[in-house]
Amino acid sequence: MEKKGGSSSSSSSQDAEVRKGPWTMEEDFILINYIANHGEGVWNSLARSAGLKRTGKSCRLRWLNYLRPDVRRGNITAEEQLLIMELHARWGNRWSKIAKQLPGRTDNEIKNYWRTRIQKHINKQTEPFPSQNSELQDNASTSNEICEVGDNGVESYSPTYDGNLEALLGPLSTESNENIWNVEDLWSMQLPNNH
DNA sequence: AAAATAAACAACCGCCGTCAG
DNA sequence: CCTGACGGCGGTTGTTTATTT
Repeated sequence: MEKKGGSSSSSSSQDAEVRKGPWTMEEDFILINYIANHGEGVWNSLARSAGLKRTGKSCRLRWLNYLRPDVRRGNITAEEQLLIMELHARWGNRWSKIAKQLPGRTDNEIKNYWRTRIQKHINKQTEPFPSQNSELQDNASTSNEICEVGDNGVESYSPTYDGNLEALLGPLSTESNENIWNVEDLWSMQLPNNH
C-alpha cells in the first residue's frame, strides 16, 4: 500500500531509521491501538515500544492533531470563527492558548485556518489598496502584545473587525468534507480489548 | 479540456522552558 | 550546579486539492 516511491530511497539496508512525511493508515492504526492500551505520553519511548519508526514528536503531533478521539476537524463554524478572531485579536499568535477555548480544535488547525482563510480577508479589509505594501503586517498581534494579563483577565479590547463577520467572510460554507477514511473508521476497526 | 494558479492542509523544524540525573 | 532529554509551541515549508483562465 505504498504509492510514493520518493522519500528515503537510499540504501535499503534496514533503513527505516526514522520515517518522515505523511502518516500511513497502518501507522495510524498502530499508534491508536498502542495508546488505547497503554495511554499517551512519554512519546519517545512510546514510539519505540509501539514499533513505529517515528520520532516521539511526530507521534505526539499526529495523535494530538489528528487521531485523538475528541478532535474535530474541518467545518469551522461561524461561532468558532468569530471566537478565533476575537481571541487572536486579544492574544495574538498564541495558538495553543486560543485552542484551549475551542474544544476539539487544535492549535495547528486554528493556525492553519487563520493563515489560509482569515488573514487575507482582514488584510483586504484593513488594506483595501494593494499599493506597494509587499509584506503583510498583522496589526492585531503586534499592537496588543502589551496586555499580558492572566488567563481570566478579559480585556475590553475592541477588535478592528468586530461586528458582521459572516457578512464579511461569506456564508461559511458547510460543505461536507469526505475523506477516504476517517478516524472513526479506525476506531471502529480496533478490537475492544486487545490487551 | 487542459494548464496554470491559488488555496487548504498536514507535517517538519528550530527554539525554548522544565525537570531529572 | 551543570547537562541532556523531553515536551510544547509557533513559524514555515511541501504536497495535495480546488478554482480560475
